[in-house]
Amino acid sequence: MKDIKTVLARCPLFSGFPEPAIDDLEGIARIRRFEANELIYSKGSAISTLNIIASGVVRISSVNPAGREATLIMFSAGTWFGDSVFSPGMRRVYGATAHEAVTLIEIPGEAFRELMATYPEGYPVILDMVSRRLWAAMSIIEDDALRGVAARIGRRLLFLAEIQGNGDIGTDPVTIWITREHIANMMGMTRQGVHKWIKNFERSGLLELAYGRILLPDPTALQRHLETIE
Amino acid sequence: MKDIKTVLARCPLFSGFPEPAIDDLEGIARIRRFEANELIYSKGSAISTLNIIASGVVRISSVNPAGREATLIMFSAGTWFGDSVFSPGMRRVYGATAHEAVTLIEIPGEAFRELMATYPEGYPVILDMVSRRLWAAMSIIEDDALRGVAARIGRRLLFLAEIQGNGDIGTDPVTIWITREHIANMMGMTRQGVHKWIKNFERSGLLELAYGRILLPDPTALQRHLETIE
DNA sequence: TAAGAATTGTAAACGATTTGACAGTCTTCG
DNA sequence: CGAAGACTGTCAAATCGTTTACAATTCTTA
Repeated sequence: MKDIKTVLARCPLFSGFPEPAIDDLEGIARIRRFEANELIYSKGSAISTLNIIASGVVRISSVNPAGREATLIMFSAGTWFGDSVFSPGMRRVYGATAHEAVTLIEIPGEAFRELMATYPEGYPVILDMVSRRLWAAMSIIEDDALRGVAARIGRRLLFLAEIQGNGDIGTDPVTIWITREHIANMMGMTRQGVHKWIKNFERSGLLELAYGRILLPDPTALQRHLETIE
Repeated sequence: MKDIKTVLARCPLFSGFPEPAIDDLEGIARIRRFEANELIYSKGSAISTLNIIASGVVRISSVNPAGREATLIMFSAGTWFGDSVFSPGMRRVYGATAHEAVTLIEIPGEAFRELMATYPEGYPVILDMVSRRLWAAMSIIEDDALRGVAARIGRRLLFLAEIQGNGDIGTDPVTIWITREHIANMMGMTRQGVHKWIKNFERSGLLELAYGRILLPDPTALQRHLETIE
């Protein structure tokens, strides 16, 4: 693994901080490793840290009273999660689980808030990033409200491709490592319901299905297709 | 209407700013009034302002390619909207419409960003507020993924009650001014589909239906009821 | 490599929501 | 005050997703 400082320096969240701030960050950070499907923290936990993903993929999820779990969003290397650090005293709003094995850089909430106060020039970028997360969430609400099932599933797949691929979506093939069951849980549907639609996508040549993963040979083709349907 | 400074001073978003910052804010702010259903700004607009609601209710919405409009969220007096100001150069991500007649205090984006840089002690509160918005959005995604239709509608009604009532939900009656059609559009359902469920709530005495509005005699009763269903 | 666990494919029956069509009710505005 | 417009209640048919059940496939690990 690359050293902590390299990972921190490349994380967009910190791009507003001057170099000495990154050094300070390194000083308070701690590396932790989790195996696939290992719990990172659970909803309601009082310990709050900001986490930078050095490698791997993380699931953010919630559990309903009946015990059914839903994945709300996923994050991959280079991004961050644990935004309850921005609200002092706040408990974990959602749980986090390693989707694949992950290496995290953990930054204690209180120390991070002090660091921000010391280097206020870092705030604008952080505010920008949190805002963008907010729009990403709103965009999912938007999809649920005014798009058909096919478009919803397709857009969620592109979303996952963006996360698990190398940043932006292009014409390069991307493999999404996720089970159909997981997709169903993310969307409030059943595995069989999801199956019908992605099978259609496969028949159109927009994706290829395999055990535990979905391959998008050309993500932009799916993207274009979604614009033609409701 | 109360004067600008009083409204600004009471807006939680600015509670981290020192008094002189509020004075500066007042200097760059401008009052605007909109009638019910009047467009405040549309999605994609390049002009970006932070808006504080002095009175009235605002709808944030999006339109799909087929022309169908969905209300994503609503805001009322004392709160703010227009978070694209936190990302310099960003166009409006969603449109805003006056739900009831509103009086807004408009703060130009660029000037506001300069103000934040001048008084960095205001950042932590702003970051906290944006984070909370993010969780509110996630909580809607969560509802869609793991709750039944009845619970989803009920929770959305409580959400609207919180917005249109006086802050927090209590045992005091709250009148929600919204049409069933609007609720349906918010939830990706049809008017008839919503009808069936809220009629059930009415039969249980949890709410009263009227023309263009829904009365919650005791919001906490509805809240408790929602915990007993899936 | 063989067994077992996890994941996926498939289909019919069932249940629930949307569609489409009208009539009735409430408001507002000339 | 009366008419137009907006909103609401209802119903049957059609559509769509879930449920239920079982078989087949792929992966993991002993």
